[in-house]
Amino acid sequence: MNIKPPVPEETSQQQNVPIYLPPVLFNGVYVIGDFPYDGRTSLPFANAHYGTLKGLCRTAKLNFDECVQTNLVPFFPANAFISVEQQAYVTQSLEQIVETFKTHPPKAFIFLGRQTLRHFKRGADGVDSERGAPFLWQGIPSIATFHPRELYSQFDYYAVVESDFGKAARYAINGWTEEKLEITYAPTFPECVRFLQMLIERRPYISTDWESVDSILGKYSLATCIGFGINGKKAFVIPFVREGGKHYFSLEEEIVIWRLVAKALESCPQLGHNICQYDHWFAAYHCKILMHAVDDTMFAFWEIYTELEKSLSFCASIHLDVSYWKNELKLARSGKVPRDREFIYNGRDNCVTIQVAQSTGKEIKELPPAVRAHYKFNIRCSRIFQYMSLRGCVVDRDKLRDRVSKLTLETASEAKLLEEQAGRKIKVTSPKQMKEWLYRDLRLPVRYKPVKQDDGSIEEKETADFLALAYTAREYPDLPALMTAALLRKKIKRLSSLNAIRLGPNGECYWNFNLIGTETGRASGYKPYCGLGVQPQNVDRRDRDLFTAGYGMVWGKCDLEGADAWTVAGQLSLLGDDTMLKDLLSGLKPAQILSLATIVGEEVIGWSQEKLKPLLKLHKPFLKTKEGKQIYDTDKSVSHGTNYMMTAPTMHITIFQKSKAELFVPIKQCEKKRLLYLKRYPGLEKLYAHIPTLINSHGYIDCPSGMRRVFFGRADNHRTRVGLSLIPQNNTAYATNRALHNLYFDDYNRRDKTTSLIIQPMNQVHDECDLAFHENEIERVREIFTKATDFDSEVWGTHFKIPFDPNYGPNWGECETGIYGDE
DNA sequence: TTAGGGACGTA
DNA sequence: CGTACGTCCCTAAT
Repeated sequence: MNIKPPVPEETSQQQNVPIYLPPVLFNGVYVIGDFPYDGRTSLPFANAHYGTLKGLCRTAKLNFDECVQTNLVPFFPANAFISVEQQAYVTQSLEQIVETFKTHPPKAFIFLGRQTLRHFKRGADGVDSERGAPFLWQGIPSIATFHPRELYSQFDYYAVVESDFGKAARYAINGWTEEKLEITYAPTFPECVRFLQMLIERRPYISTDWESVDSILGKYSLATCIGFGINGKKAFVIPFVREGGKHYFSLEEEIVIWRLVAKALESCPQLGHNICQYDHWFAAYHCKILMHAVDDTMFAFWEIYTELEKSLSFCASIHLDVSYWKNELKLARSGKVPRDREFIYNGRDNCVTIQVAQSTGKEIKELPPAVRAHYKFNIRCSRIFQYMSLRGCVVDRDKLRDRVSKLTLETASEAKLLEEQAGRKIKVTSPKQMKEWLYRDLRLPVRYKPVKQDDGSIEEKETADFLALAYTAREYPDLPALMTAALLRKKIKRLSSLNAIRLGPNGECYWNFNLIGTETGRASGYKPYCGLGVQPQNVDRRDRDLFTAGYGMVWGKCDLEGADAWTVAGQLSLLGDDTMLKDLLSGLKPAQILSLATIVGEEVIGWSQEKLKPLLKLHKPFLKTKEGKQIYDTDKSVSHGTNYMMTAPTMHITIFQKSKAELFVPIKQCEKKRLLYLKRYPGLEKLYAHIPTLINSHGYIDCPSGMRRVFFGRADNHRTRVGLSLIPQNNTAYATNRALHNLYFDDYNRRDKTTSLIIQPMNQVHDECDLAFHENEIERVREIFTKATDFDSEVWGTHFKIPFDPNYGPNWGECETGIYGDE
């Protein structure tokens, strides 16, 4: 059921004081909101809102009681929305604010809330985009930010709003004026030549930025300009288009310019925002230019605050005092402002990037040296990911066609079967139709699932997902249609993923990555910008056999073995429990020990490694039987889940779900196993307690890679789980990237120590490296791989070496030959 | 035509 | 109340 919070009644204006004037001292700051807390308050800001603002002001060294306080509307409007009819109140309020200037001359304004900014800044993009960017209202410096009401549901922004208040306090004392930038955006041909030749000769450290548009002719992009930032105030932009889409230069001129641009981009060390990924890819893919990108403000900003937004305007809103400029590009392209405003915009981007770099650089220097080391490491790693993006792989088109037709036939016949079993047609891909069929037509008991809301709360929602169907099918064995529908929908999803694959003429398949795409330090994968390829990290296992290395090479699939478990073992060691580490060092996987306890008896859970080793050898063949495999799968889920504080009911659910409803392990049994696991590794419960202590004492966790995760969310139970998964995820990603790093940068993997790679990286899937090499070079590959993976990991003072399990074969899905030979 | 959600794939 | 992601389809709003 959907229970909405009671909406306070709309009240008359007279009940509220529309404006609060500080009785004695006035600090020059006006705090202006949209409307008051509720209908009963007699002050512009009351109760929790007052408390939050008081705190925000205190951090900014302001006394909230010394601020002028008011709202646009003096009462709580219906539906918490200021309607057009209420515009009169807003006008009145604005007049009153200006009137107050006489007694209380303003030095800075703070505007609070999503409904407020547009009344003070014409054509504003909204607080989500423009918060933290200073502007003038009535000639006075102003900052828009979120309202305490909005902070309540988006608590992550608290620190950001704090920063905004800090800015306003600063402007109230020092004032604010926009820094003038010196941007050359309409250069002549000789000016361009002279500028580019200067870059080529002196090779200065500059910022660069492309602007591009998608071509209407197909899936490729065209550069509209390229800009060069000389310093934080000066930029030079070379435009390629004029009003109406015509070329800016003549063909002959443009050819000269492009040659010089290529040379400059390949020689000058460059800085940019996401330059190491987007610009570098754009230049390489479309222009065959390999940019010499050495610093990236997006990487640097992420290194300081992994949880925050990464856009340049957001970085600027935190670090700088520049006004909002991101709407300029849209305006220039839609024709609302002259076309060349796009080039000014680009020049501004370049200057701001340099300013952000200076500011983030300073901030990183104040952090432990490991943070900067990780930044540098990631900058280097970005080249590998760019290499993998450009290399891609080759999909076996014939096999793909066969797979698609096979699945098409299967889905058609299963759909027919479903129609017979259900006695009607059901579109399984429509959640709406599915729910209607289950809960209205068949009147089956409605199933719910918890869905996370934006504010972090959880709402139970009606669902017809696989789990709901599978549980219902268990309860109603006379309704075979349920399981048919559930499996059919999965198959259709798989088929449509395959149908969505677009490839190059010879099956070329590409992918893109964002090395800093997550809050934990993992990379995220995307379908490529060029459209030809797939998201590399969520390809269905059963279809991985379609992907080949191409060019006569074999596919090498190299997994880290139990990387998460090794990391958890390191954490437990510091907390005085080294059992997991000893188990792993003896070749005993925690899940295997749980299985032995199931097979032999609970008492073995306390046994030493020496006693368990022969026992495992004895029972290993059984664990490979169907019955044994079910036990082992269960124990893998329990051990993995318990590491991350999962509860027994969820383990039961995931086991049921993962096995496609074939493995139903009662909750009680999961709980028994969970407790058994905790009995062997008592340090885990210490870890559950230690993680929140760690976060609460500093507000952050430093990871093995050097990455620092600052926590902005509420200090709730959820945070503990986030913290528990953080270090294993981070360390696994780090180890995988280190292997790729060694392969890419060390001489032993280069022919003649120059350009050509012997083992070519193709893909990374969190704890898996995918590599291409020639099978006839397997001995050399073995040597190289041994060297590349020979490094120590360190977690909380414990050192260990995570083993790799390297295999190869004709394609991604069939890597069954050990690189070191079998066994 | 586009955004948001539901469902489902990966680690 | 494991965590971290991206993509496909459908639906409702524009």
